[in-house]
Amino acid sequence: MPARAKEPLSRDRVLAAALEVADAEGVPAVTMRRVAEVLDCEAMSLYHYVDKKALLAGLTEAVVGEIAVAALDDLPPAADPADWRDVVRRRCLAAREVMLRHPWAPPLVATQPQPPPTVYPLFEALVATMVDAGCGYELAHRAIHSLGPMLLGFTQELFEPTADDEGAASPQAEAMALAMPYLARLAEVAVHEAEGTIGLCDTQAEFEFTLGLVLDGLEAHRRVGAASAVGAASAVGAASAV
Amino acid sequence: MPARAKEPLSRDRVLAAALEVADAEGVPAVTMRRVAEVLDCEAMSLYHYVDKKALLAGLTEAVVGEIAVAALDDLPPAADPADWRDVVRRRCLAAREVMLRHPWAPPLVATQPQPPPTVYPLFEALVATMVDAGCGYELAHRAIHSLGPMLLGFTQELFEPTADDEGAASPQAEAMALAMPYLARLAEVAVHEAEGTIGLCDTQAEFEFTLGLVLDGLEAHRRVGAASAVGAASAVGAASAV
DNA sequence: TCGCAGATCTTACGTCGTAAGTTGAGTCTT
DNA sequence: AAGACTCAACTTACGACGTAAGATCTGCGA
Repeated sequence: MPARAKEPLSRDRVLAAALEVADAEGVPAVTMRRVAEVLDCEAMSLYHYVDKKALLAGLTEAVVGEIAVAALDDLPPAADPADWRDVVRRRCLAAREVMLRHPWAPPLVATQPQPPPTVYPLFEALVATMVDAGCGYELAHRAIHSLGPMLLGFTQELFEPTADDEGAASPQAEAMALAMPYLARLAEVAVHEAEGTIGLCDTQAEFEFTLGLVLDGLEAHRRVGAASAVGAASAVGAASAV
Repeated sequence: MPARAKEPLSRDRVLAAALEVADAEGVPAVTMRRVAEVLDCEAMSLYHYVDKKALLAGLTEAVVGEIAVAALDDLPPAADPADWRDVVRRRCLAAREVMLRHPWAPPLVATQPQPPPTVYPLFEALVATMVDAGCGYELAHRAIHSLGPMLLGFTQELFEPTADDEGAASPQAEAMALAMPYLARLAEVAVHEAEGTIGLCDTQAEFEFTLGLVLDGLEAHRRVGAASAVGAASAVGAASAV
């Protein structure tokens, strides 16, 4: 996709071109020369707006910004503050959808020294929802830490147990099965369960499950009381164990 | 650190050298030429054992292997199966310690197309612990998905709210504070809380808190019964809301 | 009309991964 | 013991990358 109407460059146009390249060809293809080609100019012309590091930082900024927008739009402002878990859940799922559209993004975000400022509106909204629901700032703070990785896409399919076909058991696969009986059994169960779904693991369901664990745990802490959220961890643990 | 006694090359020696470079100078410094220099040979000599992709994959394999070893060693084999949460918790914390020793590792692991096979022993141990405690394979499976990112280091300090000094408020910082009152208030609380700790956020405590949320949630599911772990999510949520 | 300032292009350098071909030290045959 | 075969290690070379330095172009106020 070379060339387009000759229009003056700008930081935004450069970043848009970079995003285009990343979506089409992956992050490694985002080179100064390749982006310049899309903009129908020379690589060195980009340096008036960004160098390579700033280009990748800007790309991160753009994706995270897209996440923030997606997570904040189209949300009924929560009729009842008590429904805070649903609001937060929907925001996290919206964030995940964006990340699934940009599969190259999570490793990129992970390499950045700082999360881009475009996350702050999202964090602000989450904290607001939780505090208004009576969570207290300490708990909201911890919640941001707990949910951050999920929002920023650090929860991807990092686990495809025995991704090969189950039929033709290679000798090494058999050796592994003998050495790790529990995992072998788990793989069997997973295969049995997976009839109907796409892959071996329904990553969407896993994501929602983990999200539910975290949200329910936070809600339990909220109930114990925001006064001493830090020290209350054991109390909650004891309560849930009854 | 150049040169050492001239000893025949091998895949292991190459990977060890790469690990050395990564620890000392970071992942970007791990180039074929730099690793060759450490081994006192030419870059092209390495290609009999690894190319660049395999080098990074091997590096990942090594770190994750180190995690697995650290998480499996030095653990009393759990006197009571009911203490499964403590066992799993200690394993996760041991994994985290390794990651803290290799801060360059998480982004590297995140870029790999597959997690290396060296994680499997760790997963096996976790599944064994949970199943023996009566969790059922479905729940153990979900647990692996929930805990995986924490074990593989995808929970790092991605959040340093207003990392700058709080005193000299820059104009843009003030503008931000006005636009995002909840975050501003949260930062105040965090600063107040942080007296005594090192940074603004006690990342170790945040990690342990999130880990506790997940483990307590899993335990709640275990109690509901492994029979229909998938459908039981709402039941658990309802229970914790009582 | 001129000249200046900022945007863009040209050229060039050092580093990267690695393809292709060469050297040299064992080892195995006869 | 001598020649042939093997394969780890080396040499050379190429294209792509990020970017420093300086030349050129363009538009606008004087």
